[in-house]
Amino acid sequence: MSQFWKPGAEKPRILDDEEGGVLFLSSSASSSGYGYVSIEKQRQRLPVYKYRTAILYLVEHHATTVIVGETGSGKTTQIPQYLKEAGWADGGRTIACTQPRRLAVQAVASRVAEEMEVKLGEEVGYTIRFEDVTDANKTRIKFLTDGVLLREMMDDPLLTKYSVIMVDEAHERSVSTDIVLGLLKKIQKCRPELRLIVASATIEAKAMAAFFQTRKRRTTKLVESTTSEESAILSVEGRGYNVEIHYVEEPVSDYLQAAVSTVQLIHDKEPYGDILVFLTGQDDIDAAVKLINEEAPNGGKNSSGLFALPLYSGLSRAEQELIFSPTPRGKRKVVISTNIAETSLTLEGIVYVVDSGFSKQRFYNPISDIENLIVSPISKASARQRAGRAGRVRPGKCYRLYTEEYFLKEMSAQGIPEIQRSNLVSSVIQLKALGIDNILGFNWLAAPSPETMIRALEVLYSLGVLDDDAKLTSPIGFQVAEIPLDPMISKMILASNELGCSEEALTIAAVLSIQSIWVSGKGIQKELDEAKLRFAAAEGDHVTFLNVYKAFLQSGKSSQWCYKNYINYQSMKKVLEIREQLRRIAQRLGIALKSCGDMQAVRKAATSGFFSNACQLEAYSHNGMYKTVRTSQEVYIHPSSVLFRVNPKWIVYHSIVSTDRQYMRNVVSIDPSWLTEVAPHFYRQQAPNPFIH
DNA sequence: CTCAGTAAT
Repeated sequence: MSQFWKPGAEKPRILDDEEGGVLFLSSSASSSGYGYVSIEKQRQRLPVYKYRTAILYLVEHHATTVIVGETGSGKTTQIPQYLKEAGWADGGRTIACTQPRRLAVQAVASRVAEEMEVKLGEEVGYTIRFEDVTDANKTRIKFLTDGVLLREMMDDPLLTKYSVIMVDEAHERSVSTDIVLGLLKKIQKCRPELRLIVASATIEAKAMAAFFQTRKRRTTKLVESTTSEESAILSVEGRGYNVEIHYVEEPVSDYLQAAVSTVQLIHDKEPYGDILVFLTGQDDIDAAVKLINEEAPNGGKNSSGLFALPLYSGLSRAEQELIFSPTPRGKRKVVISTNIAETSLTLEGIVYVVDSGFSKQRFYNPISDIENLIVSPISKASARQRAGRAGRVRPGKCYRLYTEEYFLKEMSAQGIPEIQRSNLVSSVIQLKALGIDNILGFNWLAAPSPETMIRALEVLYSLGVLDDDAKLTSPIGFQVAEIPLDPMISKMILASNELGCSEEALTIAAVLSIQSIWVSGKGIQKELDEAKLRFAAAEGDHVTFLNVYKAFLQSGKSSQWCYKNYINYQSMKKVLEIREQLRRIAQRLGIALKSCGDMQAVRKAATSGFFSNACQLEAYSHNGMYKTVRTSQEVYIHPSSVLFRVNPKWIVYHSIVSTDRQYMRNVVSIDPSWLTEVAPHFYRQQAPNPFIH
């Protein structure tokens, strides 16, 4: 195979499968090396290398190329380099490659810079939120999160600086990926010279290719022309080891117990190698860890050598480090994890996977406007991804706690894309800001329900972000769109400008944007509650956050101080970062930075953003039952709130978590007269609503 | 009386 594909060179062999024009090349097995190998040799050993010519051919001749590549194929690091070598970055143009996660962007960018022997941030750079390691004049290959690409479109709607955009991990179908793909299809119409590569780990390739097809296929053969508007599909094998799949013979009723006994079975019968167990949430995981460690007490001479560790996002730094420390000789590590280990984290040394077949998934109900976390069956795609985690170091085994028949006949192939399970308020305002007027008619890869879209339009209308024609209002709509936050929080910031408390609003906005500022943990509940009391404000959680933030600054941003006060230091660092970004944006929007110390102004600003989340305590309620003003739903203050058991008469909440009850997280007390004051259109009778007739 | 995972010039 020639090292560089040149126009006019013999084109690669194409096997048309009569369905999608799938291209295969016979693969001669690549041997793994021993000892020192040059970077160039390493690159040539990656499975994707055999397809170099084919990929460049397809990109040259097709507006869109869909590449199906398993993990370990090298597609992410190699394809951008091939494109650059073939001249796609000549004349000051840039090749973009998006990822759903920040960590992946950083990791891939530094790997590619290393391979190209250039300094990161020059020829090869990356951009993620809070970090722009690029040089506008020098960067020719740029890695970025798809969320950042979306933001870039606000300044440059046609993304003119990019010659090729590769959207990686498209099978994950994150909200941003779906929106980016829909917008790129639109951009293609105006920029026929733009090339798209959609890289996906699973079969959804055909649906993806069909989506980008701008013209009906004329024949089953690939049409020869300068550029085909048809999309091409290419398949690249991966480099994982074989994973033997085992199913249970009968359905299990208790997957927690089944997981624990499977772990013990593996430990008794199978050779060394660590185990990864997928369960659904913190509770199950902690219980399973306890069961395993009790049945196999470790440390003594008679220890079985089996020890279990939990893994979920809420873990502290120290607990996370345990997971990654190598397993001592003669021991076997069991990591019990949420689906964080499915994509976001890679553990070394895993040989066995136990898959419960479930994960917690978000579901959004546009009628109640509540997002729920529900334990749901995973898709085949997820099941394969989980199994693949066993084959990274040597051939492995995956034990599925469901029957083969269930896998074959009942499990859905792909699962519901996130965009169809989410509140769309943030997405809709982004599309509006990009000039997409007809949200319902947008070319969605998977259209959300009309109810969800209409609900999002209603919320934006009630916030004064959209006018009667569903167009962004000026200036409020455009300002809210500029701020990278939930529109309700952005509205709070805008309102704080007039109320003279923008400094406070920025702090609250930053804290509301992260999971929690408190440390999490089971055994320390009492201590945590006591620590909270030191900062607790009678007005509610928002004011409590201000107290914490102020004290944190006074401590000199000390991690020791955080430790003593049961505050998560990592979270506080994130708060500082987000607040700094918001401060810059606020200044650009002409918001004066003012602090007034008047908590009534602060609560009023919060009400201006969250008036639609107002709740009233039920009269004579002895158990703290509230009803939402908008829909009269039963809700309760979350036990983590400083207002839990305080139960002021009127409150607004930031969000609801739904378990056996609907719990309001982050609440602040208000005066009900503020509701009609800040949102008269919403709280006066029979407010005209242009979206519902 | 409590919480899957990501992400935003």
